[in-house]
Amino acid sequence: MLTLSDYIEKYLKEILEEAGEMVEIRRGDVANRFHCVPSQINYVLETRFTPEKGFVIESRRGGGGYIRIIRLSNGPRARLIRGLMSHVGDALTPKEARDYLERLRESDIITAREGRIMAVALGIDPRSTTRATDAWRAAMMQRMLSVVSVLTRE
Amino acid sequence: MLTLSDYIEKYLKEILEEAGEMVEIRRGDVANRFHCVPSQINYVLETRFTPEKGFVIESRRGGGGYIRIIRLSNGPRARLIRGLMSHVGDALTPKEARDYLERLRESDIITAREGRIMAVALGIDPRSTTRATDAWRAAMMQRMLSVVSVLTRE
DNA sequence: GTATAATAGATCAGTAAAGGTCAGGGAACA
DNA sequence: TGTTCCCTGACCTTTACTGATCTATTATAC
Repeated sequence: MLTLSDYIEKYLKEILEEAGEMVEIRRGDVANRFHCVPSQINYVLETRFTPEKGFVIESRRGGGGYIRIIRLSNGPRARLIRGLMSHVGDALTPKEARDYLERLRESDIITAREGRIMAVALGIDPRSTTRATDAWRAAMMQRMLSVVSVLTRE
Repeated sequence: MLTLSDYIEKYLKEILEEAGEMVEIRRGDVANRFHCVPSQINYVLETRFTPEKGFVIESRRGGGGYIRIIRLSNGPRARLIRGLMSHVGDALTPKEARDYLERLRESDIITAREGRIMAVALGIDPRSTTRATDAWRAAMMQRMLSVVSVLTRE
């Protein structure tokens, strides 16, 4: 027995397939098509289009707003990022963070420059005034990996 | 999903590009061309042609009035970075941060990828759920600019 | 020369048009 | 009988757009 969420998921995957690696939708339109409240679209996106399942969501509010569904590549690099993401958890020590960056660099997923910038952001650069907790660092790493995953083909 | 404001922005950038570093427009004419109220032109100028993005607006009212859009020249990259750093001060709003990133990108000081990563770090990406304050954002931007400055040669 | 009419841009509050969040109700299932 | 998944709706934030009204500048009438 398929639920409404299943049908919405199917529909979104179909139009994504047609469009290629990215598709833009209007939340209200999709909600209308399936005669449900708009927030159900968020539910479907949150539960079925996660990075672990190979998707990333970006969006904008306001007039002309949109929701963008991006299919992540399934190449070795993209898979490595996803592996790291699922491994971060909710705490990340400075040493762990450094190791992650080194791994990303050696796999040619990020450049040396990008690594330096990320190090600052994670509070593991001498420049950084150390107010960063391990929990905060984990969240920051998670978000940066998410954006990097979108930028990584292969 | 482009809005009318996006089209007006594009148009203004085109005629600015054609004209060089400065272009003069009549607000009423542009409003007419896009079939909108004149104040929408102000909206576009305020949101898309800010000093942080490297533009200055001058205008005169009354008969023969005009609006002048001036693109600020960057000079050497190192100088632009120093300039931005001194302007950041100890508070940086999300909008200012976005505008700075755009200027850095337009000036080829950072790549689009680096811009996306920095946006996450600054908490101005929808991905960022944590509540970043303007003071915190300013400090983060200072540190990242400092790193970028080291990595940038002419 | 001064008053006033005409012209053009500035301002700002208000409205519309998106998407986000979160607590909670109900259904299915272990 | 609890847990997990589905779904809703009230309320919030962000961005775009409009219109009434104000201010500055120039042209013209006397």
